[in-house]
Amino acid sequence: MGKRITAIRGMNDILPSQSVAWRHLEDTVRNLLTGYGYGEIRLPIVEYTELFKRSIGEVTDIVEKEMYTFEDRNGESLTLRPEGTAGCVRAGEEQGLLYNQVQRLWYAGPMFRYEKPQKGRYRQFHQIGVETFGMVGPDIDAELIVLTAQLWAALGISELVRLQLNSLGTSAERARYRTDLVAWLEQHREQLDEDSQRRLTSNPLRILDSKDPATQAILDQAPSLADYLEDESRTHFDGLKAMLDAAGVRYEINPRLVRGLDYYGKTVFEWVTTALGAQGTVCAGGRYDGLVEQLGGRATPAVGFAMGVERLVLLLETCDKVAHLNLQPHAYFIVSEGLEAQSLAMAGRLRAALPGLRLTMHCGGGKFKKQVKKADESGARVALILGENEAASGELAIKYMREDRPQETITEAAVVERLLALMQG
RNA sequence: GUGAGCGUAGCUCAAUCGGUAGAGCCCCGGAUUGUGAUUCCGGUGGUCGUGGGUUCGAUUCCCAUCGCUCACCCCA
Repeated sequence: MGKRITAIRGMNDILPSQSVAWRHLEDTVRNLLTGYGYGEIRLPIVEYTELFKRSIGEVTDIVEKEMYTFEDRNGESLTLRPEGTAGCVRAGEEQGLLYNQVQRLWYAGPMFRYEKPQKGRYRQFHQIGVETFGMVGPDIDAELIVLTAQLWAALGISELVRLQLNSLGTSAERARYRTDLVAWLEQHREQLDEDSQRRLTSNPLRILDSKDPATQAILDQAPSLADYLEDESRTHFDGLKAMLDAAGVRYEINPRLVRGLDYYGKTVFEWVTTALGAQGTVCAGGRYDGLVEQLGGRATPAVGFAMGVERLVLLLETCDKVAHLNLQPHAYFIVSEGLEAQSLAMAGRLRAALPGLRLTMHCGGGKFKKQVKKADESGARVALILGENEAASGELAIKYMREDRPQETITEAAVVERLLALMQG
């Protein structure tokens, strides 16, 4: 007996019972984005490794230890995308979508990071990403956030998520702040947790979102990034806040919110929940005005965000927002031995007459009683019965499984009428 | 990468202070040969995660290993 082949660690099968929720989420997002004038872009899952190194940042954890990188047959280093923005920018630039233009794009699909799996964190996970290009003002930042807020409302999870907001300023402002922050933290180096001490040289801003209480206590006294923002950054941030206020979107300013990818500047935001354990960020993004240029294009302002599909599905499940999604068949066709061909032909006519009809054929034989039970278990509203009696009279029996209503034996045309009424009700 | 908890039937879980395992659900058949509740009867199904050690004997004790889960970390 051969060794059993399993799925790769952290890469999950999405079963039919779960995919209903996935589709509900995807459909809702797609409709919303279409309504806002966003176009879907479909991107490769594999890109040159260099793309991610140059965009995400060489010293980030993602690039340093989480990428699925391999050589293809001619020796080039390729990487399974760990996030979507880099590929989207690459495509936009390569296809001439960005120069002197305004773009609103979205994409969906799997991302890959070599991390230890836990709740809400997987090695293959799925994001729906939204990226916009060519717009400098805070109005587009606000549009993106309002759009997400509306999405939570549409999904019925508004009360489970909170919006955290911050401005990282320009890279010059951040650089000045970084210097002062490091100088200040150096004085308290001993009290910092181990990871934060290491970040003092590699990525000091990430110290801000350390979970270590001692480190946080020290940060309470540390210089604040907000004080380093100059007019333009501050005006941008104030403008965004004013628009969110006007739109009725509630937010919390979190001066410690930094984000893990290097390309962010000015606006950053995160929608977080406490309902999911340690992985509480459900949607996050920000402005990355420098990235396009950094990847070789003309300087182009850009803002975007990505949401984690698994996490949102978990949220939908925890608050039971998916139970009502009804994909059960309208009808279950009970077939008698010897009448299979006739039944199939009739089912075909019903399907043709009723687009959208969900009709399950009973296949594989079995006793009448068993088939009725299967019809019940399928969740079908009615069972259609073609047995010898019905076949003899050229009719079909319709049995109502969910309501107190007598079974009828009627013509095929009448069955179409009944099913139509049922589908519309 | 670090830590903790857990791996027994398809699923959810028992049990054995070491004497080779049991229930519920599911599935199949019957009571009920064309009508889904419930009930009753019967049946299928386990290399007790894997490898090694101790032992007359290991699912049980020990070691290792793999897997899962959660947390650290990281992030969607």
